Amino acid sequence: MDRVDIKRLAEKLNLSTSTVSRAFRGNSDINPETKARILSMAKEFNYQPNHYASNLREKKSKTIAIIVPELANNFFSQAIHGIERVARDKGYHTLIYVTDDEYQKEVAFIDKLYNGRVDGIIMSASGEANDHQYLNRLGNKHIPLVFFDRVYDDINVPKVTTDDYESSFAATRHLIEVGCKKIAFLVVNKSLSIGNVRMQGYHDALKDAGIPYNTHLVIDCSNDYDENFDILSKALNEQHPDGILASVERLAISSYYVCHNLGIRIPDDIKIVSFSSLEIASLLNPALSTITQPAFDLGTNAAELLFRALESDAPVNDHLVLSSKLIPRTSSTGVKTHIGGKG
Amino acid sequence: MDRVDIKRLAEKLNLSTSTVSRAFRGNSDINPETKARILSMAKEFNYQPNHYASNLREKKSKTIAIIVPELANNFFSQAIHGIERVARDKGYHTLIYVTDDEYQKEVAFIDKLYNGRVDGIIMSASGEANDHQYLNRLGNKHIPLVFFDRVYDDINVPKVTTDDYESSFAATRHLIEVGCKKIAFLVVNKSLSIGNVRMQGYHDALKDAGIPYNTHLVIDCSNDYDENFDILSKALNEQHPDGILASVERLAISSYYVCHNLGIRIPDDIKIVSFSSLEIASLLNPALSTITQPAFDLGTNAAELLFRALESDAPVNDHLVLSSKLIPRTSSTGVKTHIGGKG
DNA sequence: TTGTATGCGTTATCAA
DNA sequence: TTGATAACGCATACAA
Repeated sequence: MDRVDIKRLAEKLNLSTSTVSRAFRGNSDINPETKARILSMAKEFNYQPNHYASNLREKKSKTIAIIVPELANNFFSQAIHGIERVARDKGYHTLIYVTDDEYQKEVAFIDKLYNGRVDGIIMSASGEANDHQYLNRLGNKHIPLVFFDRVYDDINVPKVTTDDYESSFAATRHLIEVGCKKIAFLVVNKSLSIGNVRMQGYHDALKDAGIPYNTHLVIDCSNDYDENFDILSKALNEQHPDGILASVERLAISSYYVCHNLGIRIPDDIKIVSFSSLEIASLLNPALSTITQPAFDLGTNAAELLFRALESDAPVNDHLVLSSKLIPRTSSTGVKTHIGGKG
Repeated sequence: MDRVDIKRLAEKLNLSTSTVSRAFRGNSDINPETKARILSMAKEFNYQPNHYASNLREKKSKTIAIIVPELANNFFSQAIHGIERVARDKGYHTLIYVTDDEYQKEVAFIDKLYNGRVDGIIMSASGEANDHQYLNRLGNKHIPLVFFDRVYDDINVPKVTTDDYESSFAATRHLIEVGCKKIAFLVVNKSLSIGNVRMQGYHDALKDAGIPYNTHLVIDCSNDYDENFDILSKALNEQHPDGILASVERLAISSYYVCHNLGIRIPDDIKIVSFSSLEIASLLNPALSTITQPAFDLGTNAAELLFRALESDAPVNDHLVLSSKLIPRTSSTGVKTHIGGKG
């Protein structure tokens, strides 16, 4: 009752191991009757082929890895959900690795995955946007890699992103249209792919509207809530912006806390728009205007690209760009939208 | 440059494969110099021992599985984060499986894991609270299992939960203290472990206060947002409760939407308290009173129990109970709390 | 300290 | 249609 393997089954059935093995593989020729006998016995003893032995033999792990900067984050948990859904449908297992936004951990994870541990990798990058030739070694090992959202531009692999530049441009223009003259841009790291592109959209929208670009209004934040609270308090006190474009959700949250704390009224004194996957943005006080990325779809698309690469010999190198949605709410419009519908 | 294995390294170094193998294992005797030579050559060729071959040989996968009902949920993503953190520190890999709250998927995942795919499993259950003897087969295979939050009472394995009964009791009493006379209890499935226990706390607190228990005030909801919107709209219209205790976060969110939609004012017309891991509960409109579970800690504790079981021969059977925190906010107190601090 | 030989559980090739 | 055998890459018992 302890360990059941193909050998034990074979003994019990007076068959060879090869015949038993055949019962579990779709293709090979085998007498339907003996196959049935084997399967029923397998069921009785709750036999499952040893995954590691199969992998070693077949050099396929039926496993993919997801590497993300963080987990407790609406965007990533939705994206992972999408990936997991596709992987499961394909009969694949999903390993998950969290870098805590530390580039070295990303490198360490990748290094460990060189050994055939996984058939493919889906990653949202933690490092800056350049110089990652080490990743090309994955290609040498024939382990496909797909990026989503946060990408390395110098790596030539399939990518799924959103129209960050356009969204950022549109959000900035929206803030200008509702009367903002001094719009701050909150960013975690300008060298990151998304930080960079989103800032460009902000920059160009200002230029387009004839508003001078002021570097003091680009606020460099961190990933730490406490630090951001201080950074933003200082920035709001010194610069007195009348609009905020937050390049990631967490910075909008911090802005809310800081404004509540300093008695700055949203949207009367300052209007806020943020990139955010928060499903309950409309329930915030005030309802937060968002640029909402299709996180789940990003995940499913990334997974599908990976499986295309896995299933075909031809190299897949698509760069898919999905559209985000700008949803103006009270925090920028001042209009108390009726929260109708079902959420 | 393609495939590097222990044999290739051995050839290049004029050594035997066993010597090369030894260089990567901590214990075995080996000349420090040759070890250094091997390691440097390994680094140059970017060699990583084949995980599947090692596993097959050692019958240890250095991998654990997490099975959860859903992913895009603050509670579970925080808990998973905790588990992943501990696993990574121990040098373990983490597989993730999402059941979408479907019991059959849970069974299917477990079945697949019988084959030695993982060394241990951490699970939050999707099924009802009884009759899961099939899980005991895992024990026969010496694959330890640890439950967190949603448990099966009839399975004798380590568990980590929160003080749900006490929290529910305290939250109900809180609602009574702020003047509620007709408190509705929102639950997804009374047969689930947590639904059951939380309802008991609610029930007993009413009894304790001399308020008659009314089955019409126990609202059976689903996992679907649209359905819940209809169920709750109907319930609020027919029963006119003046208080709500939501047993899971999602039901509080739906309640907010329904109240906004029906023009029911929170907290003037109805007061709300909810089990919730939402970090920005204080930014909602109105700020939501919560029973906040230590989700991350639940994860780390569950992982630590699993590793204890993995590392010792003695069976581990602890049931750890962590404390949740009742945080009254505007939605139940009516007091517009100053959102100070840093969030 | 190093090398030889064997087996982990599976599947593929070949022969029967 | 079935069986014997070798090999996947690694780690250990044992011999040298």
